[in-house]
Amino acid sequence: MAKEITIYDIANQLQISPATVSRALNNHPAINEKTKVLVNTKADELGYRSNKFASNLRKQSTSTIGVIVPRLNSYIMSTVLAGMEKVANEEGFNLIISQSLESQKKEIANAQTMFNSRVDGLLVSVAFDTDSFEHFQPFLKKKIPLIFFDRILENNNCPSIVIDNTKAGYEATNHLIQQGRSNILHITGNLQRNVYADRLKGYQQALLENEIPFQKAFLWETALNLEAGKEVAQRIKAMPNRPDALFIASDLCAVACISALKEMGIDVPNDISVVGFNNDPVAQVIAPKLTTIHYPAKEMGEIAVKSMINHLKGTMNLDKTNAITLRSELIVRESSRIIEHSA
Amino acid sequence: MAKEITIYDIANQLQISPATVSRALNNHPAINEKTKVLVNTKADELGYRSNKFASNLRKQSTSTIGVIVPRLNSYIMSTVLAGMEKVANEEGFNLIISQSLESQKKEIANAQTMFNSRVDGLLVSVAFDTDSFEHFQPFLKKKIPLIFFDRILENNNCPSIVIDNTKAGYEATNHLIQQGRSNILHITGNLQRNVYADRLKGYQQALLENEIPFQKAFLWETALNLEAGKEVAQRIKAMPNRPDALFIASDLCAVACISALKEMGIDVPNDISVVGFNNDPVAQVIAPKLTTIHYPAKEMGEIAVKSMINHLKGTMNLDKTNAITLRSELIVRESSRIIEHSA
DNA sequence: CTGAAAGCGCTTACAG
DNA sequence: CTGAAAGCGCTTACAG
Repeated sequence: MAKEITIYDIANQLQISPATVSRALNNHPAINEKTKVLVNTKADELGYRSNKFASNLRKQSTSTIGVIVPRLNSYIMSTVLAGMEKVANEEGFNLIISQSLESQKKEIANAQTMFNSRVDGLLVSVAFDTDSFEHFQPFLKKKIPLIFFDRILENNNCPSIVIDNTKAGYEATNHLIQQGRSNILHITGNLQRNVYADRLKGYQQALLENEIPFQKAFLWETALNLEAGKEVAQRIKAMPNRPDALFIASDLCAVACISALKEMGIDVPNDISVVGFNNDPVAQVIAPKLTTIHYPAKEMGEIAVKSMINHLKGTMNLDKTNAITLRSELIVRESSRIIEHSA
Repeated sequence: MAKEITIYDIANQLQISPATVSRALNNHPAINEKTKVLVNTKADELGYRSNKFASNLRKQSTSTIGVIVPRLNSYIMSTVLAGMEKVANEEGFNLIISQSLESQKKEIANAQTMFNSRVDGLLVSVAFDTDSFEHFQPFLKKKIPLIFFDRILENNNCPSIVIDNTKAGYEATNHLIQQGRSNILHITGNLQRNVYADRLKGYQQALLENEIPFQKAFLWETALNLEAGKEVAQRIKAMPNRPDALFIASDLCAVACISALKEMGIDVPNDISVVGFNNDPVAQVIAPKLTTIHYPAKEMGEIAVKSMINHLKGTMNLDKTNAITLRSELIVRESSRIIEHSA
């Protein structure tokens, strides 16, 4: 078991050349079917496993796709990655995953590592504070395909895979207005990022259409995490004129906020209605259940990897593709359904 | 930019041999410091990047660690992976991650892929239904180190990284008993898995010490997910003699169960107290806040990779290590604090 | 401290 | 349909 079997061992035993063995193993069209069967049988018999390093070295490609995400341990990102892994695994590609921890500095280091690891392609969702495309230039120069997903960087000719955040933001806000709300506070993340900027656009558009003036004081930029949710509740409590609704761009933050509001004796949805974002499982297990936007995270991961592999294989050229937009959906639950008081 | 720089280019420009360049780049002790500086400066100047495939092919090692988890998108696993990625990244190792989706069959295929990718080491948390060690034998035969974490397979001489699940189960149950509970239902996962079997042991031990008889009817094996939590609530509602407490081996399941119980008009903690497991962020944002066991997921990931790398580098030999046990902790919150009714 | 040379295991242009 | 040969870019035992 100690010695590794190579194509030379197979060639020797079969009295054919290593070249033929290599071709047979790779299902080359010019090779006789009988030879292929012979070679594959012998390979199995000897316990042969292809040496990817020799093959990569020779072919100058790696069958590896790099992925950089802000963090691994968020509902959205771990679900996107689950989708990515599924497709990559099926297609015989490996994934190298790294996280920027929301810091451009670490993202730059990660991009560097991916470059040195010679990934065949790179999938990126950028950090909160990324404001430069510089660290991705080496990939373009080497014609290594680069696809952005979810949090994208614009104006760089790279395809992106996203949902229509503007539409989703519009639907969330419009829903609240339809429920009779007009003082709608919008809690969001770093507005440099498309996902948050676009949701804000949708929010503003819905206000405009309903002739509700947009107030800067009703737009709060936060870290959008659990702690931020609690702080938001504190700040709301201290307001002389409280909002009657919240549109929060992340479920976990929304849920933390609702929990804190309830502790303060503020009723959701009757005093304040809330709409979140993502359709995190947590949205279904709190009371009241959270109205939210369903985010197709798993599908996004699957499509990102599938597109990358098709592009690498030449099945589908991405050079002219600007964006692939997936469908999101408003899911109405109790947190925004105002109960009419009769009698 | 098209052509890749190699050590030969550096050697030519500096009029030294490629062997010296290679040694200088790898900081070989026998090389003159001045030469090292010269080589490194030139390498930077030319934009040299080492070719890992050539290097791996030659060295017969990969600086890659394989990870197989049941699923990527659970709080615990994505947090473990975040810890793993952090350390691997710092140490210059790559991670290849794949998920078994709780199926032994897929786990076998993944192990195969890892083997063919020639990972230097493998970290595994097994699927619900894994009942064989067969698919890991090839690694042992090739002396590729294998470490289990969280969900481990026993009796195979591989080191494991775990928490003391028995102790945690004991503490959770004992806490409920201290609160005056005695009809404690235990909701768990597949008992073939150490994590669930051990928590059950702890549960039984606490009952025994407090002279409460263990009843098989009070032990429910479920998928431990959100849906299972809802079903558990339904089943409890239908019971003629309801339990006065639940010890549920996963927070997400516990939270879904509490949510459903509340909808049925059953009060938590007064009618039924609940203790979960993991300290998922969701535990803090529901009402009542969930008492749970804090699981050191990030630390587990960090230690797993760190141990693997130290072993590979020869800094620390794992052959004699049986298990590394991390500290877990009971966190008491409202879901198990019974409010005394005065007057 | 440095160099010459072999070899890691594959793939593929060229030839037949 | 098959083979001989070169070469991908590195590392290291051996020699000096």
